[in-house]
Amino acid sequence: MATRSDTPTRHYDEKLETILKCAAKIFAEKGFHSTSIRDISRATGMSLAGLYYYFRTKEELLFLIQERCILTLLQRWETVNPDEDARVRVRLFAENHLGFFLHNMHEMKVMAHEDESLTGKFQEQMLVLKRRYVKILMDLIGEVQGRESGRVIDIRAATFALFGMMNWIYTWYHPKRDLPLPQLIEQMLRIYFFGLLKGGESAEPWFTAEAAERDDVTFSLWRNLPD
Amino acid sequence: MATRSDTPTRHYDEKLETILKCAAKIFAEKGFHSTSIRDISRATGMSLAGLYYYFRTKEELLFLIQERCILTLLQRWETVNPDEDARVRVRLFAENHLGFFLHNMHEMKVMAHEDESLTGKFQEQMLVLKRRYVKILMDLIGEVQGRESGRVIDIRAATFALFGMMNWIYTWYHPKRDLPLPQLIEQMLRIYFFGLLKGGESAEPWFTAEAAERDDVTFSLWRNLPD
Amino acid sequence: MATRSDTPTRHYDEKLETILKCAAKIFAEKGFHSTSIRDISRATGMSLAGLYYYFRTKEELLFLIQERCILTLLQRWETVNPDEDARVRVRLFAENHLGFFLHNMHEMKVMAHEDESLTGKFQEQMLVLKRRYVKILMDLIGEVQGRESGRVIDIRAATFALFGMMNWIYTWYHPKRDLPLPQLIEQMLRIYFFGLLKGGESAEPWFTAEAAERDDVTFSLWRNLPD
Amino acid sequence: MATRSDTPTRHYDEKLETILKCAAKIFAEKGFHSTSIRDISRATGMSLAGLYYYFRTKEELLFLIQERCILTLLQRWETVNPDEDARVRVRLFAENHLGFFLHNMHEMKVMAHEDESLTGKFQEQMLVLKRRYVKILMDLIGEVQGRESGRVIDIRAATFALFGMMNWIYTWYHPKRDLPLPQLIEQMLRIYFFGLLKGGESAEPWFTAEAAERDDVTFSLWRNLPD
DNA sequence: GATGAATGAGCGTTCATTCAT
DNA sequence: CATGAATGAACGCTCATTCAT
Repeated sequence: MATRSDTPTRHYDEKLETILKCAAKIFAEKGFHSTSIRDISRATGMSLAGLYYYFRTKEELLFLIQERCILTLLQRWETVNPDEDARVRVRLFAENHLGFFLHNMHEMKVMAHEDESLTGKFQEQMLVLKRRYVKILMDLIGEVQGRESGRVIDIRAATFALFGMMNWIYTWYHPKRDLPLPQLIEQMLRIYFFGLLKGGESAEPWFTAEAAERDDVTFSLWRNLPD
Repeated sequence: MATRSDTPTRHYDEKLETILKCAAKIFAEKGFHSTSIRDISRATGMSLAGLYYYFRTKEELLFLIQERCILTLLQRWETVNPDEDARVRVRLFAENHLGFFLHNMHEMKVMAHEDESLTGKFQEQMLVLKRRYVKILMDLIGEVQGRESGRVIDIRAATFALFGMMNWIYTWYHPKRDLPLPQLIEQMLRIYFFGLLKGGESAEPWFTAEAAERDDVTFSLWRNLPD
Repeated sequence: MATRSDTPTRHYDEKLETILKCAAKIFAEKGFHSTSIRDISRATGMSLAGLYYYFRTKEELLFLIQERCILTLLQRWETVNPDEDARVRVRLFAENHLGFFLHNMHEMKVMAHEDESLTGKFQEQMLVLKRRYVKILMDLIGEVQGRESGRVIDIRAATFALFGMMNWIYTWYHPKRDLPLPQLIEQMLRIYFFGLLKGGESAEPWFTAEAAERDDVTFSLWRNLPD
Repeated sequence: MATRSDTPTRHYDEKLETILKCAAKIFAEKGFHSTSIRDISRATGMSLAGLYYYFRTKEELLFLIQERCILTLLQRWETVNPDEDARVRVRLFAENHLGFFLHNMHEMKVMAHEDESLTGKFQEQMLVLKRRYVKILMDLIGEVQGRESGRVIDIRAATFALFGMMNWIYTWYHPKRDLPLPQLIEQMLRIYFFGLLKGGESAEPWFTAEAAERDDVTFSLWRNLPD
C-alpha cells in the first residue's frame, strides 16, 4: 500500500484511462454504433458488467472520450502568447490542432466522425466546447482578414475550409506512406495561407522564422492524450 | 438506353428512385447503423417485407446510394473538355463536385460519412470507383504543380486538402446562413489557389474569365440526382 | 381459406387471445416483475421476438390484460336493471364481481395484485376505468345508506370493506377445499349485509327471493373472459 | 435476554433497525422485485457491500421485515385476557391487527403484498407463523359461531372476509382523507359484526362498553414497530 | 409485387452478490 | 465494520431478414 494521500482514486483513474484509450481505438475502427460494449469488454479484458463501474452508458463513454480531446486542445491553446502576430497565431492554432490530431488519431477521428452520435445533454455540452474552440480560430481569421484586402473572403467559409483540410486527414493519412508530421503541417499551412499556386515559393519571414526554431520536440507533447 | 415509354421495369425504377432518395435522407440524418429498415418502411409508406423486393440487404441499399452518386460524378466529368488549361480543369472539377454536393447534400453526406460502413464486395467496388475519381483530381494537381515552382508541394496532401475543404461542408453549411452556392465555390477555390492572404485580391484572367460566362444555370443540372 | 370478410384479423386476434390468457396465468403465479418475456415465450411456444408483434412492451401486455378485465366487468354491469332495489343492486354488483373473479382468477389476481405495476399513461388509463367501477358501488352503498339508519357508516370505508372482502379471495381460495361459487357469494353477502352475528339467520325476502331464481347457469357466462 | 446496556450487538441492532425500516418503506413503495439493493444503499447512505453485513440475501431482508411484523402481532396478542367473551376477543384481535397495520403501514403492506415473494425455507417459516396467526382468529370466529344460529356461516370464509376487509386497507386508505384510526376500526367491526344494514344502529352493550374504556392511547403502543 | 407474421442473434443495461482490503 | 471494484447471469427489447400467401 503506497502513501495514503495519492492512492484512493489512483487505481480508478488508471483503469478509466485504459478503457478510454481502448474504446477510442475501437470506435475509430468500427464506428460508435457498430461497436458493442462486448467488443470493449473483450478488448480491455474486463467483464461486461465491470465496465459499467466506469461509465453509466455507452454514450457517456463516447462523451468522455470527446470531452477529454477538446479540453486538452483548449487547455493547450491557453499557453500561446496572445501578443503574437495574428497570422502566426493561426499557424500555431493549426500546429496545435494537427499535432494533437496526428498523435491521437483514434480520439480525433472519433471526435470528427462521431460528432452526431451524441444526443441530449451530452450533445449540448460538447456543442458548447466545440463552439468555443471554433470561435478561437474564427476570430483569428477575422483578425487576419481585417488587415488584408477588401474583406472579400467570408470568415465562416474560410474557417471551416481550414478545419475541413485538417479534419479530413483521418480519411486518407497513412504514416508510412505520407509526409511526416512536421512537413504535413507545413504543406497544409502553405496551401491555406498562400494557395496551391504560390505556396511552393512562399518564404515570407513571419512564416518561416518561427517554425525554424521549433522542431519535432514540440509535438512530443502530444504523444499521449493525458499529458 | 431503351425507349423510355413502355419498359416493364418502369414502375420498378420509379419506386426504387423513391426508396433511394428516402433512404439517403434518413441515412444522412441518423446515420447508417442507427437507421433501421423499419425507419425506411415508415418513411416510404411501404411494408417492411415489401422493401426487400428492391434490395437484398440493408448494406446493398447503402451501396446503391453511394454508387449512383459517384457514377453521376464520373459521368458528368466526361463532358469536360480535356484541352482546357489544367488550372481551369481543377476549377471545373471542384465546381462539378461542389455543385453536385450542394444539390444532393443527403447523398453526399452519406457518401462522405458512411464510407466505412460498406464491407466486402461492396466496399471493394466503391473503392475502385472512388480511386478512379480521386485519381482524376490528383493527376490534375500534378499537372498544375509540374508547371509551377520547384515541386515543393506534396501531391497527395494537396489533393486531399482540397477534398477535405469540400467534403467537410456537410458538417457546417446552412443554406440560410451561409453564402449561396456560386459564391461558396468561388471562395473555396480562391483560398485553395491563391491562399487566404492573397485570395482576396486575386483576379487572374484564367480564373475569372471562364467563370463569368457561367451562371447558376450550370448548377441546375444537379438539382436532382437522377437527371 | 374462409370467407374473405372475417379473416384479416382473425388469426391475429386468436393468437393475441392465447398470449393474454397465458401471460395472465404466469403473471398470477410468479408476479409481473418476476415474469420474464422469455417465460411467456416458453409458455406460449412462440419465439421471444415474435411476441413483440402483439404488444410493444411488457407493461403494455399487463395493461391489455387488466383493461380487458375491467372493460368486461363494466360492460356486464350495463345489463343490470337500474330500477331494482338498491340493496338488490349491491347484491347483483357483488355477484357480477365475484362471479367474474372466480371464473377468471388469474386475470383478477393480476388486476388486484399488479395494480401498481403500471406506470405513466397505462396507469392513468386504468385509474380512470377503476374509478368508474368503484364509483358504481360507492353510489349504490350511498343509496342504501341514505335510506337506513342515521348515516353512521362512512361510505368510502363501507365500499372498500366490500371490495376488500371480495378481492382478498385470491390469497386464500382453493376451489377444492372451499365453498363452491354460489355459496361463497351467499356467505360474503350475508356477512356484509347482516353481519357475522345475524348473518346466519337472515332470510329477508328481498335477499332470498331473487337468488332463488338464479342458479349456477348465471355464472357460466363468466367462464371465459371474452364472451 | 441480556442486560440491555452494553452488549456488543447494540450498534448492530440499531443499524439493522434503520435498514429494516428503510427497506420496508421502499419495498412498500416500489415493490420487492422492483427494488434493488442499490436503492436501499442509496436510501440508507450505506455502501452496497456494507449492507451485506446485516443480511445474507435480499430475500432474507424481506423475511426479516415480515417476521418482525408477525412476531410483534403474535406477541401483542398474548397480552389479551382469554377469559373475555369471544365476540370481545374478536374485536380485540381486529383492534390489534388494524392498530398495528395503520401505525406500520409500510411493513404491513410488505407483509400483505409480498406474501409470495418469499421462497424456500423463508416461505415455509413465514407460513408457519401466519398459519398460527390466522388460526387464532379462525378459532375465535368458530367460538362465536358455535354459540349463534345453526352454523350457517362457513368459518374459513368468515375469517378471511375479515382479513380481507382489513388487509385491503393499504390499497385505498389516506390518513388525510379518510376516517381517523379509532373510527375506522369501529366502522369495520360494525359492518363485520352487524352488517351494513344494521351496523348503523347497533349499540349492543358488549360491543360499546369495552371500547369506551379505551382510547387512542392504546394505539400509541404501535407507533413504532420495535417497541 | 406486396405483406403479415415470425425468428435467431445480439444489443445496452441492471441485478444480486462477492471479495480483497 | 465497511467499502471499492468486480462479475455471471439475466433482462427487456430491437434488428435485419425470411417466407407463405
